Amino acid sequence: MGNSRMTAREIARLAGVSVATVSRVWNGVGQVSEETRRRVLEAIEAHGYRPDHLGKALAAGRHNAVGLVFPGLSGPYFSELIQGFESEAVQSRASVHILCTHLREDSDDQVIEMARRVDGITVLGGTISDDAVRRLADMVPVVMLAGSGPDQVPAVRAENTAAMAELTRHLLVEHGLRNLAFVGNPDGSPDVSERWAGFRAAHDELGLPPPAPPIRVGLQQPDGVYAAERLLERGTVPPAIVCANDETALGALVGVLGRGLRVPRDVVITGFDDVPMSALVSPPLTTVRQPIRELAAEAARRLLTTVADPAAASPEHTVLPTTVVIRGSCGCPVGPNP
Amino acid sequence: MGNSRMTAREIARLAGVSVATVSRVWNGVGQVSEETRRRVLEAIEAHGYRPDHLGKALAAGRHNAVGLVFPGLSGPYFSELIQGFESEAVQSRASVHILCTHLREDSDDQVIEMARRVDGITVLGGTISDDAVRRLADMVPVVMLAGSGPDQVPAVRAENTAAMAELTRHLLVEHGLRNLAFVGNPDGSPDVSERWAGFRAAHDELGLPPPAPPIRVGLQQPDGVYAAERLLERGTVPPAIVCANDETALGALVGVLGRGLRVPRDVVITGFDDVPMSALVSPPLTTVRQPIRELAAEAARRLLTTVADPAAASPEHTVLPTTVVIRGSCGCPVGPNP
DNA sequence: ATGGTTCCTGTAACCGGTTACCGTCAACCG
DNA sequence: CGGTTGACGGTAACCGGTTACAGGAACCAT
Repeated sequence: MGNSRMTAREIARLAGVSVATVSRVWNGVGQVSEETRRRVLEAIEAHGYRPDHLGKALAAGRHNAVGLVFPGLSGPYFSELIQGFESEAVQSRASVHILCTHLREDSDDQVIEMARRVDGITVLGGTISDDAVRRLADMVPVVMLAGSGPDQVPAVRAENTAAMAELTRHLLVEHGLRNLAFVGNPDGSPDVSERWAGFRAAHDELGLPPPAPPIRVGLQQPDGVYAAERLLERGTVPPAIVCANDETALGALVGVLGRGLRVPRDVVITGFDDVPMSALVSPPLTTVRQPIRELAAEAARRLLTTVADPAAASPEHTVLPTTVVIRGSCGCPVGPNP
Repeated sequence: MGNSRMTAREIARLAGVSVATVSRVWNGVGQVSEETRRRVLEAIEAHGYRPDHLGKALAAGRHNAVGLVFPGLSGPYFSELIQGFESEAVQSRASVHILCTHLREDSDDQVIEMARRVDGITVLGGTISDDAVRRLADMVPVVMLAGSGPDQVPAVRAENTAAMAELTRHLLVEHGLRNLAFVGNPDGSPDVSERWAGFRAAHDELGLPPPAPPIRVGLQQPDGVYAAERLLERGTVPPAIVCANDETALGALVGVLGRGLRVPRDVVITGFDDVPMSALVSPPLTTVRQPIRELAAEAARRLLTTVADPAAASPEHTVLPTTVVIRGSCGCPVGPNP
């Protein structure tokens, strides 16, 4: 029966040694005779002693914890990110503190507060102001995830622009579609901003007039339903709805099908992210695959590396590759292995 | 410009007082003359001093942090839970540690590890073994959320059984349906177990033969798609698919519609939870509304109360009410306000 | 003048670890 | 046999706060 009230001094008393020796035995550092080590280990074992985290942290000046700041847990994308980050952190025996800003105004203060309790923080792009990120980076190592902050702050993100441009070209060239509608708010998140840029770039490159302004909605499934409604009630149905992410695309699909339209026959829909559901709907969603979990894991690794060795810090951006995944919703024939 | 390296002793030196006085001024306790207080506050202000958490925690024997343990972040249900918990904890200025077990085997140890870093833990039902919960409860206050653990451990959950019985009766009596299929694994989570119990109870009460065994799948949207496929490939389409939660119901809806069947005409589908998407699909989903966020917030409140005053602990279960929400997917006419 | 209050503030111990430094002792060498 | 060496382990300072206790000054009543 291990009493968690056991302290190193108590163990020292029981084993007839000093606290220093207990610490040495537990951490396996310094010189301790076999006989003494045995006595100490016995006492530790007998009373289930485990060193207190606070004492350790205070002495070491390290918390062995990292923080993750995100706007909210909307949909599979954020869920995957958080799980990827958490897995990696836990593997390194660091505990994970979360702060969900819900885009509150006072979240900047709360982030600063968090910085005092962890060794490093990963911030999802678009969550807090660049100014807050800078203040944060003055206190602890910071890694931006899926988006970027001020220039000096390292970031891990996926390639958005080129992939979205490629997908858009596919619709414009392969399928000969025009007047594509874009669903997503470029000012809402760095990811959407880049995807919108890729969307426009594809039009530019092909010498086409710039696309219509985006339907500015959020990134959740209900937002996609709403966007579809807004597009359809305009009278003329757009030939294709290019969504900023899969969740809005799935929402748009639901909304479009609910109006009795057929996809891709009456309207084409594409997404971005390749969440598991996208391969399962019918028609399966043409989208862009990005390694969401790996993205977050990489952010965690870079953060932990920097924490362990501040000299290893570099403001470099890690950009993970993405690939266009052609399925049925763009009008391509659905293969046996979608 | 606040240097976070400032310590109370440094401030004391600068203000020409002792550390004790700095502490008294910061915490507003004890007697301090107006003149001294002013000098100290000036020094604090000038150097942006904020007391270190570790020192505070070590002295107070309190971490001012709570933990949340959950199996994984699958879908809006868990997302809502986590956000509800986090909001409430942050309001009480407690930081939130998360542990995502992913149903790993070594998660019991990691939970114990977490217990050494927080003042209390909330565990989602079905995440870790009852034995681990007991060991945990010996170390820190524990509140179970959405499910229950060992008897002595307090829990916060929603009413599942009666609501599912009511919904099932609605299908059996109002719509005269028979041979309902249940989708969900009763052994996978306490929630599903209770819902399955309510499903069976409704059959019992009406003197009907017990329902067919459940289609044992997970709780995510793709699981619903898979379940629908399994049900449909049996040849005879069941008149109704009663899903353990909305996400599988939405998945089943996608799967069924993808096969060219119509809902509710060819097959009825119901869910449980009432996630936002459920009101938006067509037909809108008949389901049971449970106050997910409020559930988690209540768990956080009970945990924080117990942490603040261990004498306030009670093994009582808080059960929040649920309500059946009739929409179109069960065959009822869809009103203007679904 | 003296003893008792009251108000303010400093000293030092404490929370629970880590670790620099130093003393002890046995072994070994010249 | 004195001196050097190296293994071992204890003492105490330190991390950054909180707080019990005590001491000193000012004031009041006797």
